[in-house]
Amino acid sequence: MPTPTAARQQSLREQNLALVARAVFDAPRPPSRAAVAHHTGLTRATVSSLVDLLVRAGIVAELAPRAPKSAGRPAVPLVAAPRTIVGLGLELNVDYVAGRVVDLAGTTVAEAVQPGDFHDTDPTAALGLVGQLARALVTDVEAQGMRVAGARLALPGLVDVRHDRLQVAPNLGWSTLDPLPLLGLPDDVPAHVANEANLAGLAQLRPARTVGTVDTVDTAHDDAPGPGTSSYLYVSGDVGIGAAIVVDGELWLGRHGWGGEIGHVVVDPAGTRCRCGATGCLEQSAGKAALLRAAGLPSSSTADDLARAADDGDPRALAALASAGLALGTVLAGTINLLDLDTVLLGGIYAVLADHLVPTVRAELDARVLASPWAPVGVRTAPVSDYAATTGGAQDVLRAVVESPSALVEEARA
Amino acid sequence: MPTPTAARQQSLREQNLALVARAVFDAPRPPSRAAVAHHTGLTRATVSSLVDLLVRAGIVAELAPRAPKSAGRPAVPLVAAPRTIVGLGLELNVDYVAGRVVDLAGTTVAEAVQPGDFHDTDPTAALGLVGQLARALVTDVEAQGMRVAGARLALPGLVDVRHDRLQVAPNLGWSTLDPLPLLGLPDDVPAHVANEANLAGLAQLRPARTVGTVDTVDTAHDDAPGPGTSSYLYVSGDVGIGAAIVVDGELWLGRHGWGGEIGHVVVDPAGTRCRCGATGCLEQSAGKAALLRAAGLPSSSTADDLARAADDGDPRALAALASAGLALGTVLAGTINLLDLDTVLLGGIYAVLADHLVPTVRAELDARVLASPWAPVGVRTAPVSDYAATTGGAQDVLRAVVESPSALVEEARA
DNA sequence: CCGTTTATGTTTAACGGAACAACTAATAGG
DNA sequence: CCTATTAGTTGTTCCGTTAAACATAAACGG
Repeated sequence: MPTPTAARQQSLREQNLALVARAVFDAPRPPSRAAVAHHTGLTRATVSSLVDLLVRAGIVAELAPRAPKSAGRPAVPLVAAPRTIVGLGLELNVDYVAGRVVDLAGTTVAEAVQPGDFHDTDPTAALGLVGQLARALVTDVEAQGMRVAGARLALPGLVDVRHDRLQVAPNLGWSTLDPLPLLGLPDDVPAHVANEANLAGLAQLRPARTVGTVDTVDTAHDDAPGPGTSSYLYVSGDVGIGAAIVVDGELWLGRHGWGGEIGHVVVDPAGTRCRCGATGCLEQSAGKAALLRAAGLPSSSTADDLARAADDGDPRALAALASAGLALGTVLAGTINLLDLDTVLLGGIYAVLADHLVPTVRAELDARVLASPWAPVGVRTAPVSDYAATTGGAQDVLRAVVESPSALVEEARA
Repeated sequence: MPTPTAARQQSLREQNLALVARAVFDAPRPPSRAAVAHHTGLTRATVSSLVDLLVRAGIVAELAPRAPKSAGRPAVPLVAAPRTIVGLGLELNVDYVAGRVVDLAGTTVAEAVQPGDFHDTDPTAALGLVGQLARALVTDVEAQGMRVAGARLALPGLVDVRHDRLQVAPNLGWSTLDPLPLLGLPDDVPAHVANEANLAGLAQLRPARTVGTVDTVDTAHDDAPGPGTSSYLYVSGDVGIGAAIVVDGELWLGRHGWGGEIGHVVVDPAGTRCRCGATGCLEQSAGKAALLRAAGLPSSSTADDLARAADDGDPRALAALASAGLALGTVLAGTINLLDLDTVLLGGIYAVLADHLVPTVRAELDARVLASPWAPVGVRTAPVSDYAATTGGAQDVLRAVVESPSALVEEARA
C-alpha cells in the first residue's frame, strides 16, 4: 500500500535512486551508467549523479573496467555493493534456531544454526538464545566493517506485522507475545517479526547467486523463477503448512500479516479435528504428521525417510503421498481460482517429496483450475530450501534499503 | 503494480493532482483549499495552483461560500464536479443488458436496462444490443454537455483484462471472443472488459450518495463500508458465484484478471460434477440452481421466492439455505485464511437471502478462520445491489480519471 | 464604528532536481 | 594520425514545490 502523501522534489530523488538501484541489482550482468540510463529512461547525466550518491552510500560499487571489445570509451561496470550493507534474517522454529547475514549482492556472509527442541519451552529462554546468536553474528560482521541495516525474526505462527506481535504458534505452544524486546538486539538494528513461510517464500524471489563467505563465480540456478515470474504461490510443508503469496515481487500480507495460512483451508469438512479447533484442515491431510502416520512410519521420521520408502515402492508410503498430493492439489486449485497466479513453488518437506507429489498436484490443478486451458499453472520445486526464512528475512531488510535509499544516502553525505 | 519508471518533475504534478482530487472526493464534507492543504501536507499555495487546474479540467467544482460561523475569511467549499466528466458502465448478463452513467460526484445521471434471455444466443447480436443501448446513453449525456471518459463492459465469465478478451462464459455459452469491436462505441470513449463480479465488488467501495437525475440531499447508507474498510471480499451469488477481492480500494485482478473465481473452489471433492468439468465446486452447493433444487422450487423461481418460502418456515427451503450457508462459509473461511481480509460483503441473491445465510456463514467463519479470535470477520449485506456491475464499471472509469488527471488537465489548458 | 484578530487564499522569490546540450574521455578501426 | 563511436561530466534551463509576505473577508471587542 503506497501511502498517498505529498510528493516533493525529494520524492523524485527517492524514487529515482530506487529505480537506479533496482536497475543495477536486477541486471543480468553489471551494467554501465549509460546502460542504466537507457534502461530507466533517465538521462545519462541524472544517472551519473544518482549512481555517485549510491556509491558513496555503499549501495552500489564500481568494478574495474572490462577489456573493451567494441569501439568507444570503455564502460565502468556497476554492481550491488558487496559486504557493505547487510540484512540479518533470524528464525526460531520447532527444532532449531538460525541466523543468516546476507549482503546486497545476495551473498551469505555469515550464518549460524543451533538445533534444539523448542516445543512447549519458555519463550524468554528460546528467544534469548536467538538474541545471543544474532548478537554474535552482528558483532562478527560489524568487525569486518559491514553495517547491519535491520533484522527480521521469522516465527512459525500467526504474526501481527503491524505490532510485531506473535498471536499464536501452535507448534511451539506459544501465544500472545512481543518477541523483539527479548532478543536484546542493538538499538541501531531495526527489527521486525514475520511469518516463517512468508519470509521463506520471499527468499525464492532471488535465489542466492553465491553462497559461502568467499566470492565465487555466479552459479545461476536452473530451476530458479527467472525474472518475469516474480508472482507465485510458495507452499511450505512441515509440521504445519504455510504459504506465501508473492505478487510482482511483493509479499501479500493482508490486513494484519496473517495471510497465507493455507494449512487451515478446509479439504474435507467432515475430516479429523485439527489443533486449530476446526475440522478437516489441509494440515490434517498433508501435514508432516499426517503423512508419516498414513505411511506407517514413526512420527520421528524425516521427509527423507518417507521419500526413500516411496522410492523403494512401499505401497503405504505411495498411498500416503497420493492422498496428500490430492488434498494439496485441491486446495491449491481453489487458491489459484481465487488469485489467478500462474506458478506454485513447493518448499519444505514438499521439496523433498516433489517427485512423488508433483504429478498428482499438477493433475488436480489442470482439472480444477477454471483458467488452466488458457494458462496452465506451473508447479515446481522451490529453489531455496535450507533455512529459507532466514534468507528471506535478510532479503526483506535489503529490499527496504533499496526501496528507500535516501536515508543511507543522506547519512553518507553528512 | 506501480510501473517503475523514471520520475520527472511532471510526475510530481500528476501525483499531487491525484492526491488533491482524492482529498476533495473522499472528504466527509466539501473541504476548503486550506483544509485540503492541511490534510495532504502540501502548502496552501501548491493546493491553490492544483485546484485551479482541476477546476479548469472539470474534475473539481467550487460551491458558493457558506455563511461563515467563525472568524476569518470564509472558505470556498470544493466538491467533485457534478455532470462534467462521467463514466459509462455496461453489463451483459444472462437475463438482461444494462448501462449506467455516473458522474464524479457518484450520481447516476442516466441509465437503461433491457431484459432478455441471452443464454446460448449469438454474441454479435447480444453485444450489438449493448452497443445500441450504450450509444444512446452516450449521445444523451453528451447532449447535456457531459464528457464520457470511458466505458467498462462487465461480462459473467473469465475475462482477460490484458487483452480485453472473453475466454469463456459458461452461463452464456460463449467462448473466446473479442467483445469490444462488436459494441461500436465512439473512438473517443476508451473501453475495457472486466468480470461482472469484480466490477460489482468495486461498486461497494463508494455506495452512491445520490440516485436519480436530480441532485438531492445526501442519503448516506448505514450499512455502507465506511472509510477504513476499503478492503473486503465481495461475494455475488447468482447462476454462478463470483467474487471480488478489494484491497485498499483496489481490485485484485491476478495475472490475467481471472481472480475471484470463488464459485469453482472445491467444497467436496466427491461432490457432483460442475459445468467447468471438475467436481464439488461451490457453485454446485450454493449456486442459484442448486439452492432452488434443494429447496424443491422450480428452476424458474427467484431468490425472493426462496426467501419467502424460508420466511414461511418451509423446511426444505430452510435446509437448502443451511446447507448452502455451510458450504459458502467453509469456502469463505479458507479464503480469509489465505488473504487475511476482515470483511465479507454478500451480494446478488445472497443479499436477498442474507437473513437466512448470515448466521451460518458467520458461525463457520468463527470456527474455521485461524485468526478470528483476534480479529473477527465481519459479514454484511452488500450496500449496492441492483446492476451493481454497471455502477462499478462507471466508477472504475472515474477512478482512472482521478488517479491520473493530467491528461484531462493538459487538454483543458490547450 | 473602527481597529484587532483570525483564517483563507494569492503572489513572489528561492531552491531542488531532472532535462538538455555541449563537452571531454577513451577506445577501435582504418 | 584521423575519424567514428560510446561513456561519462559540466553548465544551463526549465519546472514544480516551499516559504514567507501579502491581500481578503469575515467575527470580535471596545
